[in-house]
This record gives sequence, C-alpha cells and structure tokens, in this order.
Amino acid sequence: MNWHKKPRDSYHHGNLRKALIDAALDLIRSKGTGGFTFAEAARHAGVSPAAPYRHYKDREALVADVAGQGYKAFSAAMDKAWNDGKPDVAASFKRTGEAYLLFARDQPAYYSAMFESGLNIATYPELRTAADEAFDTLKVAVTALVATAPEGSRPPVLMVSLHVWAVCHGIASLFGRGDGAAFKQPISPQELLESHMLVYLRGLGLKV
Amino acid sequence: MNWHKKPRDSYHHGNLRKALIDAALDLIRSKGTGGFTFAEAARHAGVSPAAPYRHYKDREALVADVAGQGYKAFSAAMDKAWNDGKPDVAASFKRTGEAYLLFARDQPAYYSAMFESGLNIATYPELRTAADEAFDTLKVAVTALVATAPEGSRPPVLMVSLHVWAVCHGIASLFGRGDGAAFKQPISPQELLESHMLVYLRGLGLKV
DNA sequence: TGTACATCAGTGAACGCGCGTTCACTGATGTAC
DNA sequence: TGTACATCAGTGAACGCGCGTTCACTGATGTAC
Repeated sequence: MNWHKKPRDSYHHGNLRKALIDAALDLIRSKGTGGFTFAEAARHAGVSPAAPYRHYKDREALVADVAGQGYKAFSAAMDKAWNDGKPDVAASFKRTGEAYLLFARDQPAYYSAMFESGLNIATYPELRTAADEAFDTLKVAVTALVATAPEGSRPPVLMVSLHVWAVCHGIASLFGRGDGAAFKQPISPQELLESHMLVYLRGLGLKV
Repeated sequence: MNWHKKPRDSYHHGNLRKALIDAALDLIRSKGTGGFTFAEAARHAGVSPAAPYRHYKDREALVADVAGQGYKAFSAAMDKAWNDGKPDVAASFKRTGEAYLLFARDQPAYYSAMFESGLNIATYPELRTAADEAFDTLKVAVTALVATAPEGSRPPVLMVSLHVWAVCHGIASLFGRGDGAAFKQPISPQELLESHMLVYLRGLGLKV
C-alpha cells in the first residue's frame, strides 16, 4: 500500500489523474467522502499541492471524477454479470442483481462517491449519464426476463426495473456495505435479495 | 431564517445543544454532511468557537447527535403513521411505508446524517439502538400484516420486514430525496412503493 | 427570605497549523520542417 | 535524422485565512442553611 510513496521516475508523473483518483479512493475508504482535502490527495499521490490544479478545478471536481469512474466500473460489472443473458435469462438476471451487491461490498469507496457524496446532479450532468448507462443494463435484463411471460401479461419494464434497482440499492446500502456503516442482520444481503426476488417475481406471475 | 442572528437575552444561551443541532441541520442541507466545520456551527448558533466544546467532544460527535435526533424523529413519524394499525392493518401499513418516503423527502438533512454521514456504528452504538427502535415499528406493522394470512402460510416476519425496509430505503435514497441528489424518474416514489408492495404482497399470497 | 458559595455554561484572546490558491519557474515531450 | 520551438505537466515558495483547541476568565443559576 506504499505505492504513493514510490518516487516518480521522471519529472512528469505520467498519470497523475489516475493517481489522484486512487488517492481519493484510499482516503474515502478510511475517512469518508468529505474527510480529506485537496492537498491531502496531492500528498498521497506524491506530488506538490499545486499539481492537482492541472487536472481539477477543485476538490469537488475530483470527487465527481471518482464517482464517474465508479459508475463506469459499476456498469462494466453489471454488463459482465448479465453476459447477454447467457447461459439463460434466469441465471443471468440473478447474477446481475448479485453483482450490484458485490460492487457495494467490494468497492465501498466508489459506492460512497457515487451515491453518498452529495454531488449535485445538476452541476455534474455527466454523472447522471453514467448512472443511466449502468441502469440500462438492468433494463435490458428486465426486458429479457419479462419477455419470458406470455404476451398480454407482461408487466411494464420501467416499473419492474425501478423496483429491482431500488431493492438492490436498499439492501446494499443498509446491509451490504464493505465498511463499518452496515446495519448487519442475521440474514445475509445475498439471501435477502434472492428471497425478495423469489416473492416479487411470483407476484408478477413470472416463473423463474 | 435569521434565528441564529438573534442576540441572546442572557449570558447563557439556554439551549445551545439544540441550537447547534439546528445549525448543523441547516449546514448539512446546504453543504452536505461533511461540508461544515465545528467553528462554523458555533458561528451559526451565535456563540464563540469554544462554546460547543461544553457539549461535544468534536464535530463528529455533533453529527452523531444530529443523526440520533433524526432517528428519534423518524421513529416518531413511523409510529404516528402506523397508529396501532387503526383503522385497519392494510391502510396503516401503507401509511407507514409512505411515512418513510415522506421523511426522506421532507427531512433530507436528518436523512443524510442518519444514513450517509459515514459514522461508524461501532463508535456510536446508541445510533444502532435508535435505528433499531424505528425498525421495530416496521416489524410490528409487518407482524400484524402477516397475521392476516391463514396460520401455516405465514412468511417469516424478519425476512419480510427487511425486504420492506430495503425497498423503502432504496426508493427514498435513489428517487425520493428532497435535495438535488435524486435520480428523478417518470414514476413517483409513492407510486413506485405502492406498485412494488402490490406485487410483493401478491407474491407472498397476502390479499390486501 | 437572604446570603454565601459551588457549579454551570458561556467568553474572547491566543496559538500553531494546514489548507487553498497563485505565481514565475522548469523539465519533459511532441512536432514542423 | 536533427534541430528549434511550442506546449504540457509538473515544482516549490509564498500568502492570507480560518480552523481546532486551550486557557484563565466571568456572568448566571441553583441550593444549603
């Protein structure tokens, strides 16, 4: 974990932006989204306090970039889990929901930056776009799932997608955090999600 | 909104703790959980920067107290909505879920302090207790709801309670915030919760 | 009821520190010819 | 291929400022007798 102390081999850093994001992730993990300064991130990345200004207007812009990268990683994880619905829709759908929980558990710093940093969506519209992209994967999965029902008795995709998103997010946020903030319960997040989806899909009349 | 500028009528403040909590709520609302300093809260409350130390060890202790008060207010709102299951269990249950959403919408500062301040539950065990108290109301409601099913086909109360908690929390966090952080959708939080519970309860075999 | 005294809850001045931000600078890299 | 030059991405010193925290203090309140 001493990567940030490694002396640079040249005057130029090479990839300071990435280094700053990594530093921010480290600091968010240990002190929370608002728990570090711009100068601290620079120090962590091994550069002078003036260097970050070449890449970000201010500390918030850095956090926003972290959130953006988080959405990208999240989107990729969801895509990978869905895997175009192979080998079958039911299994892929389940994997996709689990990917949501795993991301929250394994990447709590990204998760915090994405959902709890209090960044105003109006100020950073690209965050909204990035989030929508991840949500699209979920919608694709739900569309495929809903299509297994007989025509005429298919529930609306958007509604179902939002339900699924909400329940994944609720379970992940409350019970499935990788850090100390979790309200731990005797039932695991994975079990909670699975049991919920079982009941919910039965309620939709879908046999999975 | 100039209450904090009102000169005190005596040397003693009278209720500085409450004033500091109000100041913190104000600041959280405009700048986020981590977006203000201890000195700023003091200034906002109209006292010297040394005064808060009579009541709190540090800034974090103040935020923790805010979260604690938030849980109390939340618990009270849930209790009031449940109203001992009157006039009937189905209506009360629905009201209780809606109370969750309303709290998140109308008290975003409390909501942030409670769920997004990154306070470590191990450091402030009283927060866990306060949260459990609010959750208890939900469990009471679920118990009554489940009891309307024929004996032998009743789903486990804890599981259902956690499902309901998660979905309320997910909807509130993602779509139902009173501040700029909401991922607004064409379906309202209230509609989302209602449609979800309709499907979910059908899946449980409960007629409501 | 009056008084003496302990305790409580504030003041305000002081301190060192680190932060944000600017600046003129410089080393490294890319490119036109 | 060599060279001149523009641009890029850093440095490091400097600044003023506000923060956190401590301290001796003091005004207000509560209470024993």
